Amino acid sequence: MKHTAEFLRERGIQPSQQRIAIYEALASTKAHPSADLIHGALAPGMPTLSRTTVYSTLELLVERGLAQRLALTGSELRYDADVSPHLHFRCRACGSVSDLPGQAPSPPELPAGYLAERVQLYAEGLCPACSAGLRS
Amino acid sequence: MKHTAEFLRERGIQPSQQRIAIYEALASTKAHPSADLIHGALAPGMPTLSRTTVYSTLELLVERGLAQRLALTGSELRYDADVSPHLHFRCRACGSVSDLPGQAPSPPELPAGYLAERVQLYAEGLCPACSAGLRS
DNA sequence: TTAAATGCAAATAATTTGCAGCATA
DNA sequence: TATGCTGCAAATTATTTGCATTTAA
Repeated sequence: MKHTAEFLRERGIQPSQQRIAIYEALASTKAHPSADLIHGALAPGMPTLSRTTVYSTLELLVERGLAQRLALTGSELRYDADVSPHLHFRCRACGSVSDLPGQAPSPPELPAGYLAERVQLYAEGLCPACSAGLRS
Repeated sequence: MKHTAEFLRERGIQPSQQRIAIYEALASTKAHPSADLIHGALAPGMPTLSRTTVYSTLELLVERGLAQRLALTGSELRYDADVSPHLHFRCRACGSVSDLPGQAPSPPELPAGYLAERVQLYAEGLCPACSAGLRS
């Protein structure tokens, strides 16, 4: 898409076919996908796309402020193209990660000397679908 | 230590030599160590202690509410024997994780249907030592 | 004596690295 | 043409699993 190419170029990222596809895949979902999920989603249409490229592109997006990286489990990184401060909820039953509506947390006062570059708040528990399942 | 043994037993954990040592190692540090770090710290005095035991004991402590698990980077889990709600700060330069003084943020209002079991807030940036280093 | 805890080794999963080929400014 | 992007394969790191042995109620 022409639009995405410009968008990337404006932020100092050389737009390649792969980078455009990866950014669009990330931006068009609310699922907070991992690198592997994005690779799996794009692979059918881009058979030669390598995981390496997906990993490095996602890191590049984070560096340039176009995505945020979420470390919610110890075992995989998830990404979100929505970089506005907002809350995440991870369901321990189904593993889904969702955005929570409502206001972002007020960043806490930090003691002198600390330079916070980003603040993340997340809650873990059961999502509506899974907690409903338990009751039935 | 006799004291720790009782403490564990009261929470339904069979106190073994290994479990006592692991819990004491975790409780006596503010470093938010990973399983491997704890293993490394105890290994000199307990040459047969296996990583497997450290991993499973830490998970047991989390289940029983005696420790919390921190997923701050995508690549490793860190543990904290302080289970009171408090803030964590991770320095992106030196990788250290520290507790932040001050009260934890009030848990946000969750939409109906969500059952939050734990809420974590953490900030990432530069710690006092590392930000001082940049200035000099 | 019997169930639970431990420890070794091998397996797994996500991610990173080295390097050669390719594409594009 | 020269720089940077891509992709394969191999390496690395944290963690988990299978299973036999040991420990302790």
